[in-house]
Amino acid sequence: MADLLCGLKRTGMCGSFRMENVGKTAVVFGWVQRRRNLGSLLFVDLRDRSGIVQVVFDETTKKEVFEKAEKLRSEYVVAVKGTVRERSSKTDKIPTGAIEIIADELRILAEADTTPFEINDSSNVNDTLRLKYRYLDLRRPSLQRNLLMRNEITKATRAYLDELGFVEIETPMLGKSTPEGARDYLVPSRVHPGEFYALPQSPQLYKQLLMIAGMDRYYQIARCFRDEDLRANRQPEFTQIDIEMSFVERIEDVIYPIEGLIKRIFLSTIGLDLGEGHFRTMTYREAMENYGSDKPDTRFGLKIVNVTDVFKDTEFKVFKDAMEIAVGPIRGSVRAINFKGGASKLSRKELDAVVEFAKTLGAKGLCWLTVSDSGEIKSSFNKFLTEKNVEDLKKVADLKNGDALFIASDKDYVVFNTLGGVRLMLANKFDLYDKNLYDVLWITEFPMFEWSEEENRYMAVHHPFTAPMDEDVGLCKSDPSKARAKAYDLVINGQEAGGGSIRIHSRDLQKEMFNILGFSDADIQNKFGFFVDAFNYGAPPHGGLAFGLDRLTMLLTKDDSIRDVIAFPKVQTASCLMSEAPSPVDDKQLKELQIKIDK
RNA sequence: GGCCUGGUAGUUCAGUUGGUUAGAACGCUAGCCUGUCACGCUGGAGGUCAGGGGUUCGAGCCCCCUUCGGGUCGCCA
Repeated sequence: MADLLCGLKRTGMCGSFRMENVGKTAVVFGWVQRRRNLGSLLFVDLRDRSGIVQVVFDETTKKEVFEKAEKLRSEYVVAVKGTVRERSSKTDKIPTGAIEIIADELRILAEADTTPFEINDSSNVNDTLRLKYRYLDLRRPSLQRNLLMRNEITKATRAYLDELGFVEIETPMLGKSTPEGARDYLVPSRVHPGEFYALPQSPQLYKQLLMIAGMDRYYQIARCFRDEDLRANRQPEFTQIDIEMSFVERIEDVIYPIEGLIKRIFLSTIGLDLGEGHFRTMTYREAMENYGSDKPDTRFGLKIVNVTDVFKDTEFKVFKDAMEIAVGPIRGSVRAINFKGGASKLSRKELDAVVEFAKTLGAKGLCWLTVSDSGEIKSSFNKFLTEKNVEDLKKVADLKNGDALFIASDKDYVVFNTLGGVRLMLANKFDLYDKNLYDVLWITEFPMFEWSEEENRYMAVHHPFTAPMDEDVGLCKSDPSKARAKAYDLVINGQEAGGGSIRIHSRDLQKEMFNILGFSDADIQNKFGFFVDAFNYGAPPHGGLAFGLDRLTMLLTKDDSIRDVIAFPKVQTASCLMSEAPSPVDDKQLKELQIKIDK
């Protein structure tokens, strides 16, 4: 039978005791991490969120307390009253290692069964078990640290944005389904049988309406939902730091003040000063052409070079075909990355593995060419490789002895995706960058539209409310593929940490945008009627952005699974192993909703 | 939806060419022990080899199906 607290008041968290507390009476609460029974002397490591403190039970001075302590087992919850004293043998393994608490009183507040796995960071337990007993997993110091880190981020965010006059406003969870974009999570309406709410993919429309409502500056730590397949950095529900501000027109009006938020977060969480100046910016085009990605990891080189001209007279059909591609605005090219010194690092088998990897990225193949240290050239397309090609590659791609060149040829976007992926793979495999660096930059000048081969029409790259760059307004109609948007993404270490745009606030331009995207007036009214109507009543120029709180936390904790920064995450099949959600519901519930399951 | 990968004591793993009673470490448990801190020492318990089917004289191991995880492509305006 467990003891009661009986009004016992905690004097400090376990991890807080230091030499200056010696001689003081202490009351601590916590979980038994470990016990070491030496016969008539018993040590207990007591753990709470703050750390561990050693409690000593001495048979010779307090026999009845000692005997009670002998019953303690791992993860029992206890209260200990005693005196802080200096340890006779200190340890620097824990911050409280110079002191201990000699117990006068012990209350066992809860007993505990043997846990399914040991509660410590060194035990490497499989995810299934960890997630089933998530509340035990969360007792581990590393996960506690992550949740506390997350709290520091939101605290810093609220403090910073408050200073800048931003107002935190909640927007609805039950909203209208918008079939554009990600798949919605739907919630059936009981009052309106056959009709559904959608959980928000983001508060985008609401935050723009708040600008029209005159709230001027808004933010929200907003939960978002997307019913798409999961990844290591993607959960079906995730959190955005969502921001919108009025009376902004240039991208600098948004990104400059928001840089301060990122600097504040880095400083208050990991103590890293990102410096005085503005973050680096890189255009989308520059990012794609050099790094093959709109979220380039620029901690290392391995840049992509265009070698189309080198092979303009080639007989190699693979290259020739690529150069002739012209589908809508889509063109083809031949491009390469030069892995300096790679020739000796990559065996024939490894070269083939790179080619296979490229195929998983959508490439039909990947050519390679190596130059040994003595200048001997090998390549996967030897038959077609001329001496002139090699000479040109030396100039264009800086090809030197010892290098390994990977060459992709296809539609531009396939080439970029392939070489961008190969670039990351090589950098990871060969440790080409410092993992302790933080590389922060903005990507700007995204295209407004993207040609969809399946639908044979233009699609919005960002979303249809994004404003075009002032000088490109005309292009939206005349040559949509060349029109650039007032959109920006913040990229940290090759991860998209956040993004946003200046929005369209002119109803005429908005209408034109919908027309380019192929929406009929009826479509617009049906999907976004309430939203476009609002623009008839005085919309201020506005813009904003959103950061992925989970990804931001991952970057700061250096975890590579998003599950490690969310208290109760879901697994790859979007289910929760702990609560077993989702689950079937009673027939009564279905009947109320007038839903029949067709299975 | 596709591809890759994994499931063996409570946990992490080993398990030879398919061949005797499936092992180790940690944990758990009992006893001894006054300065441990991954305490130590001695003993003990603990297995539906994910589930089902097949091949075989014989299956943890080979084959098929199912199931539950992980990674990834598609998808994520």
